Amino acid sequence: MAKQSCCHKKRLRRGLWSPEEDEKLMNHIAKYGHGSWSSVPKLAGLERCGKSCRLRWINYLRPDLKRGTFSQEEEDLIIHLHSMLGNKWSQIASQLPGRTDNEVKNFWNSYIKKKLRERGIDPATHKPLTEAPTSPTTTACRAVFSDAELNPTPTPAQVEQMLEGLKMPLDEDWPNNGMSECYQVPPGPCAFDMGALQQHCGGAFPSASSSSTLTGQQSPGASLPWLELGPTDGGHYAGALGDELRWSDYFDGACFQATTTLQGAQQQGQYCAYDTGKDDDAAQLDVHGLSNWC
DNA sequence: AATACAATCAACCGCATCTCC
DNA sequence: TGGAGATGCGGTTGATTGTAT
Repeated sequence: MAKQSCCHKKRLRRGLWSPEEDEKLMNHIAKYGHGSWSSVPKLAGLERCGKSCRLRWINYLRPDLKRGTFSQEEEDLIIHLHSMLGNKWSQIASQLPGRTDNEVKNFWNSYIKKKLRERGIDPATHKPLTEAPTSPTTTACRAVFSDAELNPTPTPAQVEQMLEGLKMPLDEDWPNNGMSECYQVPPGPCAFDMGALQQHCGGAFPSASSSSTLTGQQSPGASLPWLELGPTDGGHYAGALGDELRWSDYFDGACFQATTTLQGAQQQGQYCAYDTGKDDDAAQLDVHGLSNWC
């Protein structure tokens, strides 16, 4: 007999969530946070397993979700990141504020894969379909970045030094979500040698000046590719957004109001937690987000 | 208008890893 | 140190919706 899931074992409800269930889960998390997911169903009065509640929250109920169609920038970034990370959907999604791994994965499988094939590119290797794969990492990168961009540069120690130079404490009133420090990346040309960082991270990191053959886009002031998705200018941007924030960050202030009432549309309010309204020209990067690359 | 097919996406499954005792 | 439970992740499924015939 086949092994059955936790929901089956406990004879719990499965399938689509009703609006009543959503409301129960929302209300519970708004009041108490999720704490231990395994205890959420019982405390919230739901006949679901904790896993199901967690998934529903992460993929659908979280107020910071962007939803709606993916922008061209997001699409380019997904392709870019996939060429380096492969099917690491959670890592890819962590660089796309308001997007879930499930959403990114679905988008990839239903749309991008097909689009790349139409362009004669193998979505798995990011190489032309006619070429046979060799070394996975190297070939994947070479299909997207030039040889020059993949050239090795400084030692890890030198890279650490560069990153150290960019480190800055977070402002007191900055909603840091547990972070104590950020890297400051000034606008304009890249503030540090991305080639070095690439080397530090195992050679698969794109240089700041790299332009994917698929994207060909770099916005001024965006020293890292995912900065393109942050606030337009002068804003604060914390990578790895989904993992860093907790429910209290949303429910404790006006941000929650903005994101829930305007959910579904792309609007400025979704970034309110990361935009202090200051006129800083520098973007702030989550240290943990950077370390994900290494 | 009815049907078939394709596309999309929410949800589930099972495995790997983490955490706690 | 090992086991159990919790959590996270990627792959897959299946219901729903959209489009073509």
